[in-house]
Amino acid sequence: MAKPIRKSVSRSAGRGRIPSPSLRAEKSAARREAILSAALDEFSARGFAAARLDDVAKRAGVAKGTIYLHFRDKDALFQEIVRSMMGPLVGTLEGVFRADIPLRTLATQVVDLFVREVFETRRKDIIRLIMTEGPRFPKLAEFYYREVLSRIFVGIRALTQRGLERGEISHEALLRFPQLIAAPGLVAIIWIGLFDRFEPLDVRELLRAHLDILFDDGRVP
Amino acid sequence: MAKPIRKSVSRSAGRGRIPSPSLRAEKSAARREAILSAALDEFSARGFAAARLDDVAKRAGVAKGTIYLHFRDKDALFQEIVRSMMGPLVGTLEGVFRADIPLRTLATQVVDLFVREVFETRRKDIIRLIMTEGPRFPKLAEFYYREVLSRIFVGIRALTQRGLERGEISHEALLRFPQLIAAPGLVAIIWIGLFDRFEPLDVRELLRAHLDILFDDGRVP
Amino acid sequence: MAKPIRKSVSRSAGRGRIPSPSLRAEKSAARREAILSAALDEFSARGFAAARLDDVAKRAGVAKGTIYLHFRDKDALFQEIVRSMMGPLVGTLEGVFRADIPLRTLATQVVDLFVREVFETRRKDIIRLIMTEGPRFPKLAEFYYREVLSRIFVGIRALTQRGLERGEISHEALLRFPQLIAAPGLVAIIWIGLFDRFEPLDVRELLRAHLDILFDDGRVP
Amino acid sequence: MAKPIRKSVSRSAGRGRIPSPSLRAEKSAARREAILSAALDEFSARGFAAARLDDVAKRAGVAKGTIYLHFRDKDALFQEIVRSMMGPLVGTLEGVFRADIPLRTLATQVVDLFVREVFETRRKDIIRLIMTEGPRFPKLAEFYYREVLSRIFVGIRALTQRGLERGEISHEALLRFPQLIAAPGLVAIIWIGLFDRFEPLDVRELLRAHLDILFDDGRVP
DNA sequence: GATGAATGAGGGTTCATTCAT
DNA sequence: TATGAATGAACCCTCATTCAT
Repeated sequence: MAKPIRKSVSRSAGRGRIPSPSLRAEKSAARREAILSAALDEFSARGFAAARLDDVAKRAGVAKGTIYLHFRDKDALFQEIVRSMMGPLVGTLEGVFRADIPLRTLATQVVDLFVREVFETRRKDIIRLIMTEGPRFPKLAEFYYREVLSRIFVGIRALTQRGLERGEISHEALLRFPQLIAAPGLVAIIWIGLFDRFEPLDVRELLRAHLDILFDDGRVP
Repeated sequence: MAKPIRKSVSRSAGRGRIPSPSLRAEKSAARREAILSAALDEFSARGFAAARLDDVAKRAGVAKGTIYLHFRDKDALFQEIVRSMMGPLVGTLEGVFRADIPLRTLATQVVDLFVREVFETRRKDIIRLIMTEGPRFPKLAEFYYREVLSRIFVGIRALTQRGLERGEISHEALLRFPQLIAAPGLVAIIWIGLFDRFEPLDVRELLRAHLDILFDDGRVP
Repeated sequence: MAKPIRKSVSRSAGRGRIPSPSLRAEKSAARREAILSAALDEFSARGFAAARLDDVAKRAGVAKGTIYLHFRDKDALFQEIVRSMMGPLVGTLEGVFRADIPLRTLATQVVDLFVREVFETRRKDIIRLIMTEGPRFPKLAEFYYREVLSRIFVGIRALTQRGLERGEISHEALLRFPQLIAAPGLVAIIWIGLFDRFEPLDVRELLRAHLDILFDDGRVP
Repeated sequence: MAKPIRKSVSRSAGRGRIPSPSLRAEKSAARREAILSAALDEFSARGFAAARLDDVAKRAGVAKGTIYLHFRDKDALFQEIVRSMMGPLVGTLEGVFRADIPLRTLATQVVDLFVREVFETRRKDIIRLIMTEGPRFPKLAEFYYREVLSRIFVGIRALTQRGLERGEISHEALLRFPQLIAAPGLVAIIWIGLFDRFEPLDVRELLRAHLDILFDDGRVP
């Protein structure tokens, strides 16, 4: 008798509301997130091959076997990190791209968004991991190209086109090489990871300087 | 000195021919080069952690133990690859930087040099490896920063300064962020490795377009 | 006793219907049988060590934990398969042995019984499992010897004795080695499992030929 | 100086003869044999799936990794045991089969050979393993059928044919079912492994009694 | 020096068993 | 009772490193 009572107590935990539809599922989802998060940390710190699932489990506060309840294997875990954390960003970015405001303003907003949502979060680590491990994960590279890069490039090209038409920007080559627009962002990620201790880099300033060049502002007379 | 002598003595003992005293040293140096080359291939293809010294040895045509006659361990081998292959390039680059020709011409030469000496050689793989494995090799990153990057940046800054003074270039920000000049080159290396099969990239054209932007050429009216 | 009552109370609490008091027990027994059956399949297909309780549960349509409500552990489950499926056969066989009919006729009936009740059922898989896994399950081997083999051998020896006395059979050695009588049956089980695809074996014919030899029939003149 | 001397001493170990052509190869072959022998012990004792390569290595006096220098994996090790130990026996047996002596004499020799070369050696364990693990190793079963069984059966059938023609034997069914001739040998192997402690079996006597029946000797009048 | 067999620590993965729900 | 997520010990296999030859 004590048992069922204890159970229902622990379930609805003193609240007058309906018991959580599935405490189990909630905890399971939380574990899954913890594993993803821990794995990102470990993969970032040591690289995919050198990261130990033992450490991932320890960091996530679960047993090693638990990882395999949520992910088929180490590869799948890695790919899922990228999928789950980069996917949402694209939608946000596409939303920003759609705003009908002056290109210069929009570009500055994108820079801020990049700094805030990528640089100051662990997404920068994911991007670094993609650059780092991509060659060994063709499917991951494909996913990233298809779901992230190509969609961002579509947006960039559309904006560039609009900017050219409206006279807000003057370099046609940017239509062919949207990489030129994104390059400093990626290089900043690399720089921070490798050389920041020797020569710190102010990423926001770097990106703004890049905009100045693209928009042909801030020139010496 | 004692070493080679002792060797040749023990080798030619009793025979009438005098082996070239450096024959041993030559063969040894050749082996060393073969190992470095093979290791670069393997590290590039699989990443540092996943590369097997067994494969390196096989590819180099030596026994596994021989690697340890030339390099303390796997780490040292990796670091030596970077050291031995990137060092020479800097001198060449510094030479080009020193030429007193119009900046635009010089920049174009540097682009060509980059394409020829980096992109079309295995140096691009080394640069990729530095980006890829650097975080796990602080000493390597430091070497690369000190011996390669900082020296190149000194040159770039000097040229930028000169260009600004002579009115050949107009963005002062480039003095603070030489990364902006180099960024497309690095991004090209990454792109080729990850996404070229989805969307091929003409690196030379990309870099020239970049120069157009930096020098403010090729604008629509 | 308290247990089922408490259960049915908690289950039908507040409803007007009185559940059959044995409904629970019936379902439980059915589950137990399902688990035994599924386990036999899995053990037969993969061997004891390689069989997974996960698969057993799946095949039985129960959860993994349910297995442990019926069997202490994997070992107990295995032993129970043998106990529950081989026990009944012995009684049947002993009944046949008791029939006072010509030995040749009786032997033919036993062959048919063996083919029908062992070879064409999963009992042949159990016998195979005993041969296969017996060395690792001393208690099982003991059970099988005590409850099955020795009782069958008692019957065989009695029949042999009778046959010798009545002149129906002439090899006294069969008294000392009843194994000689059973051997082809066992070998047939092994053969079917291992070599049937290379050289199919007609088990009934094999056993009948064996009887011909034992009874000294079917000789060339 | 001490080194080379010590080496050559240990190599030719005080003998005046040429040094062993390859001490390395010898030791390697010895290790391989040790591993095969240890693996047979472990597989016999625990079954293939439950045997641990760790234990095999320990028993063989080598490191775990050494096993993998000689065998691709656990499966290959197992298959090699069978191949290397059963192969030679067939040749011997075929030799005996070819002897042109009275069938009864030859059969008795075969029984003795079986007892001596199979029953009193670890070959009986291998045969048990084949029966035990065969279903999970189709290739092994095929090898065994092709290289061992079918060749033995060819011999048995030839002898049976000859025996029938010469009136040494009178059961034609043995041509169709050579299994009937071999059955007691296999059953003996099974019996010893499972039930010998309850009811010891004199294998030689069993097999001789079997011959009496086949040759229709030893009958009560 | 050169070899490559041998080593053994280490890591990914599996799966019997437990236990909170 | 029944469930199935969670556990963690165990095991196969790899590979950097050593060392006798």
